[in-house]
Amino acid sequence: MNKIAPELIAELKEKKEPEKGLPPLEVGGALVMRFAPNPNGPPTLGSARGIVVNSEYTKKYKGKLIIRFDDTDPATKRPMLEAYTWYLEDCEWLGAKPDEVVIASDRIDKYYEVAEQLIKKGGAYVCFCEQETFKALKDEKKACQHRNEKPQKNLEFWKKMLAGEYKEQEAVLRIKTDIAHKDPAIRDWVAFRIIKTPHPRPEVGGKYCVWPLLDFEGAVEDHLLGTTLIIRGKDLTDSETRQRYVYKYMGWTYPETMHWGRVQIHEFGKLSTSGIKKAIAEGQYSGWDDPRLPTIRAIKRRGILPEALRKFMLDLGLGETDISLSLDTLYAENRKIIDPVANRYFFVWDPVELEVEGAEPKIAKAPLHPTRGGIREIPAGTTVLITKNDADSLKEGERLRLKDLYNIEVISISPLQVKFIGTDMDLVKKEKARIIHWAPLDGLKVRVLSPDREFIGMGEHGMEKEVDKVVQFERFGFVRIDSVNGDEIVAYFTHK
RNA sequence: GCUCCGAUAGUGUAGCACGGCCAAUCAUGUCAGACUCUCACUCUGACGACUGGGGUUCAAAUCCCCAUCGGAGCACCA
Repeated sequence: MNKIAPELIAELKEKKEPEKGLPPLEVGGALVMRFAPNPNGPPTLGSARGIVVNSEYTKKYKGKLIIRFDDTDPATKRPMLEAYTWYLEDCEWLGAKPDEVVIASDRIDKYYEVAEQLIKKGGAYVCFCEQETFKALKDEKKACQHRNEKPQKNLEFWKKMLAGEYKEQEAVLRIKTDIAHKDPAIRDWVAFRIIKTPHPRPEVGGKYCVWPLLDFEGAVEDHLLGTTLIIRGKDLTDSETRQRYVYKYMGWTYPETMHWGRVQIHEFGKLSTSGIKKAIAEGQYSGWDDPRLPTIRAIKRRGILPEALRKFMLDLGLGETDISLSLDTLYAENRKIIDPVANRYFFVWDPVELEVEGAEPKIAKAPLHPTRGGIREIPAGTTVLITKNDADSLKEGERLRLKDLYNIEVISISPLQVKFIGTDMDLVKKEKARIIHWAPLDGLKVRVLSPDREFIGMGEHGMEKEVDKVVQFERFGFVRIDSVNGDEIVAYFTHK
């Protein structure tokens, strides 16, 4: 068979193992994609999906990846200056360095030009209706009095808008669509509104008082940037219908589009950027990289590797269904990468002193890693520390082993008394004795920050050399050594 | 109210464009066991799904209709 029709075999194999993750794309010419966040906070796990998927496609099809900051709302969703840098940092960390960076607030004049052309073509008009008035008319498929104004007149109004002659709320520029469109979401939408709050970027500041809305800014940018494929959340599906009016007036070609559903993560629930911002200000979180937050910065700090996060996001595919997922899969992905390389250490949380009768001081020799080799030496006195959990579970007469050290027998529970009974591994092999871990009395103070709680305890020496690395605290879980302050180690819990 | 969209195991996904090879893929999870001086890793096994009802057809997860459930938009937010 192999000789007669090797291509059939190849085809069979291909069918057996379909490409995981993203569906293949039919790319005609060059592929240009963009990721377009509003930098009003740092990138989150949700942003990561956009960054990863866009970058994966542009990598795969040798396309161009653009990051475009849609920062055209200086008031309601006001951009944060630091966030521009954070996005670029996090993109790079995720292996998605953009080929081009565009900031919308730098390009307002370009949007004005298009607006002017649209007005001249009769595709846009200045509307002075109050919001409620317009909505009432719109719901009845009725045009307002401003809709039929001559382009010449509209141009005049527009210039006045730009000159700052109107107050906020007084006038907007609307795109003329179909006032009787069966979908009310499409009828004559707002393209520009007046905002007198200065933009946070010093380069822009109070330069403009007329700002485009996302649908307009995005429409113009996607044309200017030559975007060929847009992938975005399904909350923006209607944007396409709206934006197509602009494209039609201008004679442009609309990009291909794909949409995905909303992602909710069990561990984080519903957290909005503005909600988090408030909570940080109130001191509920230590900052944007607090381990309880779903930001990329926090995930990074906790020791999740970018490869794991990429794989996790890619495996979600591109469904339009809303998904609700747990981070377990991400952790499993990360563990696969980390387990073979992470060194092992003892860390005793909620420590309890254990004096071992009849023991001699000894230097324990434990493997740095169960299969990779390497030895760590831990000097143990006659008193060691064990975790309260283990201490509480001891039974009178129980014989057990302190890992990599020696065997003990419990004489009494209260007061807790144990005695040395040898070093023979047979105790474990034959009696199936429990093995518990321990820490030396003169170890390092360790604080572990996890999303649920903070662990304080003692760890063995050596881990202070692992700053910024992920290690495993045996019988505890993986942890990223974050910093060393004097004799105290701060670690972030990664996962079990 | 109007308009769109979606529905495969606990979770996420493959299969659906071109119906049969699907008593349905892979991953994660849970449980059990093996290995192991960690409750980690690895290995083995088990568990577990086509939302419901009609229709078309020799044949439906796949095509059509209805119902149900879920989501999104109808902002001078992104």
